[in-house]
Amino acid sequence: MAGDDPQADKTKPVMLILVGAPGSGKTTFCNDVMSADRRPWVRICQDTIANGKAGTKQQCLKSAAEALKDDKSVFIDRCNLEQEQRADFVKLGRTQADVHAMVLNLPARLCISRSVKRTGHEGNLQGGKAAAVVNRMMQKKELPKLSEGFCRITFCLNEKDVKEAVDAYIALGPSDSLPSGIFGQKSEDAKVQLGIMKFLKKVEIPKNVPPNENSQVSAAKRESKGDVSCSMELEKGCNKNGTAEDEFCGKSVVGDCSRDDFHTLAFPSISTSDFQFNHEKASDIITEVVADFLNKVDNVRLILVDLSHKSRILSLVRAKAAKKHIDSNKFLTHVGDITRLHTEGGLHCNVIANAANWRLKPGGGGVNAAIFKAAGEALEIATKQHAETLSPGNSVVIPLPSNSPLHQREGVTHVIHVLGPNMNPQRPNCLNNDYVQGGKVLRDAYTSLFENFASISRSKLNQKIQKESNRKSSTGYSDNRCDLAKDTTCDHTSENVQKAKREISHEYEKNKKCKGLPSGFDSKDELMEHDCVGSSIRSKSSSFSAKHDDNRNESSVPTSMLEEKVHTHQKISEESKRSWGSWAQALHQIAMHPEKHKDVILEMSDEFVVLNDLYPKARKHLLVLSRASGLDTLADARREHLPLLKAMHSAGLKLAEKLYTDDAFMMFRLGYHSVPSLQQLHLHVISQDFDSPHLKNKKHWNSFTTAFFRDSADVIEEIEKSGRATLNDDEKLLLMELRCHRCKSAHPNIPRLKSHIANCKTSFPSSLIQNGRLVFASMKAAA
DNA sequence: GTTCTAGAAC
DNA sequence: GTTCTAGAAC
Repeated sequence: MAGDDPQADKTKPVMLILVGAPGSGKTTFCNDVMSADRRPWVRICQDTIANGKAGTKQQCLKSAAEALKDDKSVFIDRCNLEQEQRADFVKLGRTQADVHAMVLNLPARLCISRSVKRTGHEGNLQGGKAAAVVNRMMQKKELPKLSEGFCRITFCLNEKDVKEAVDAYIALGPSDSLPSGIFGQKSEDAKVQLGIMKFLKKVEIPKNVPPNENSQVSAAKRESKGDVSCSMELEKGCNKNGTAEDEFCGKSVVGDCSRDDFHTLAFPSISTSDFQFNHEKASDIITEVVADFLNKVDNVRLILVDLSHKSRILSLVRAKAAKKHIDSNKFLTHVGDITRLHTEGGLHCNVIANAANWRLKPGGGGVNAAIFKAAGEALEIATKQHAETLSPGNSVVIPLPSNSPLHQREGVTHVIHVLGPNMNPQRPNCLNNDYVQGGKVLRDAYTSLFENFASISRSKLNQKIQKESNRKSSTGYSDNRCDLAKDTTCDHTSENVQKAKREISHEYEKNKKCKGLPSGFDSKDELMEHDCVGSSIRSKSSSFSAKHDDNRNESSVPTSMLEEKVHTHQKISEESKRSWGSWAQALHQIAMHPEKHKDVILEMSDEFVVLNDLYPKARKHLLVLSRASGLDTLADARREHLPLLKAMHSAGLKLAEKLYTDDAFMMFRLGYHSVPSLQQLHLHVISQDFDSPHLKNKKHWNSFTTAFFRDSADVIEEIEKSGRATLNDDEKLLLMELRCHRCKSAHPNIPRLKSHIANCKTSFPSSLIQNGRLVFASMKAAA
């Protein structure tokens, strides 16, 4: 079995892929190492592979595979300057070998002069032609990265470096291995190497290699027995302990994290440091919550980070994660500085968690101080914009502005502040050894953290999906649509449209006959056409009628937004399709005759149109209006409408992204009113600032902030499961007391509420964070 | 959906 | 006296 046979460990071969222009000395390098004859090496050279003549890449791959099968180490002696040229070799090698790169990044001048001088070169690249070829190749050069699947990369910039590298590989006996990481880069890259060396500090200088002043290329031998204190992912990258981990070689976190479709959260252990939470108990909770989360969510990776090799929490978690068979591709531990995961650890973690304090202030030492320091003022400002305090068991996402050093240097796009329970009597709110409560709070903290992370990840994935769907559907769009994806000024455009609409509206408001003007209802003709005087009668009761099944299970009604469960006794309605007042048909008219409303339509497809809400209840408030005939409200939606609902949802997400403005970390919700006032199914895409003069009364507020508002994601899920959406259509919902949608505080009237929400920075309730209900619109800044 | 306004609340 | 709500009309 994997890892059981120490002999097998000893013979694990190396695939060394040389990277360098003609004349850089690749062949010489191979010959020098092979001359020492300390392990069986085979040199695969494309220039000679076909019976001494130039062959194909396939032939090289075949020969390499055969050599590896015989447990021989191989040199891939071809230029390999571009990633694509190396990829197949890496793929082949990493299943059975440690894949290294040797970059002979010598000055082009030197390579050219060697090429020009040489005679009888295998590749027949001689004379004056060489200069042009070398120059061209150098231009296309892509230096190898760990993320390609290498577990070790050595850069040689001059002949001295080459000599040292040769010595390192000469010293590599059959049972030796070289440490993982990047070696030999100068200037800023030196840090990379340092970091790697730091967390691989158990390396030893191998026998037969004299100590070298350039430790970067000094060969080192890793302890062959499980070096638990080493960073797991890199350790695994080249571990010799068996095939299960061999699988992992070259497929390190580094590689996967850098892929667009993979999102990685690095997080410190919460509460186990200064807050003195019992490590044994904490490790149980971490593994439990992690396992649960990873069962639910794909395309994400979690990395628990601690500074010390001696970290007890890391070893406990590692052991428990292994016991629980948590996928080691998705959950890893790492020893290192969470603020230098990329530069020192070679890891790409787009999201990091911070063990914050309740005031969300910098300082205090530990991870919190380090992250605030590394992220600079940008994080402080962004944090203040988002939340002022945090309660234990909660977390809050802060999109990290692109001017933050942590963003620029480490590629971190979001910091999630988390607050766990405090067990330290020296600190505020100590739980006095109450591990029942403490355990709950810690579990909540991790759950909140991971859910927040997932919502970021979802947004990113949605972007991708939308890009695809845009490509597919763009041909179906009308000519007059405003392509938000292309036009960054479109925001203004749509506002202009709206402004124009308001002006039109204003004109008609002068006409006492038509006081109200529904959203998007614009031309005079249209108004007249639809009988402003009112041909149909709408009673109060009919405005709340809905043709949905009243017998649904009330227990399934989500009440997360409510302080108390509201019953539906006051529901009026039911039996027949409601009648719509003339003013209530405006959206319907637009949907049925979009060609007559080109001036308000921002975007159009066969399935829906997008327009600004004429009376926006927030800074950004748009409608994605279904064009399906007969689909008046959410109550009418059935399984057959799922493709439409999903397309509308996707359009809504796209809008949320495009509507991002620099001065606000805008968050959106996408959803439907349980009982809409206007005919024709329409999805609200509304920013959560609710900063608008049009938000005037209790009904406005409650229709967007109570369970009356049905999140699109939930609606889709419910229809998928049960064939219809749950409607929370109790009138009481709209008459409820006015409560802040963030901190849930109650306010006596709308003006007071509005002045409160203008300043409330409390993080959004976790119920909104779940299931992607809250959409982050600042991804553009983060990208 | 909005507007208007009487009268309640402060 | 002023602010705010809620019902009615559209």
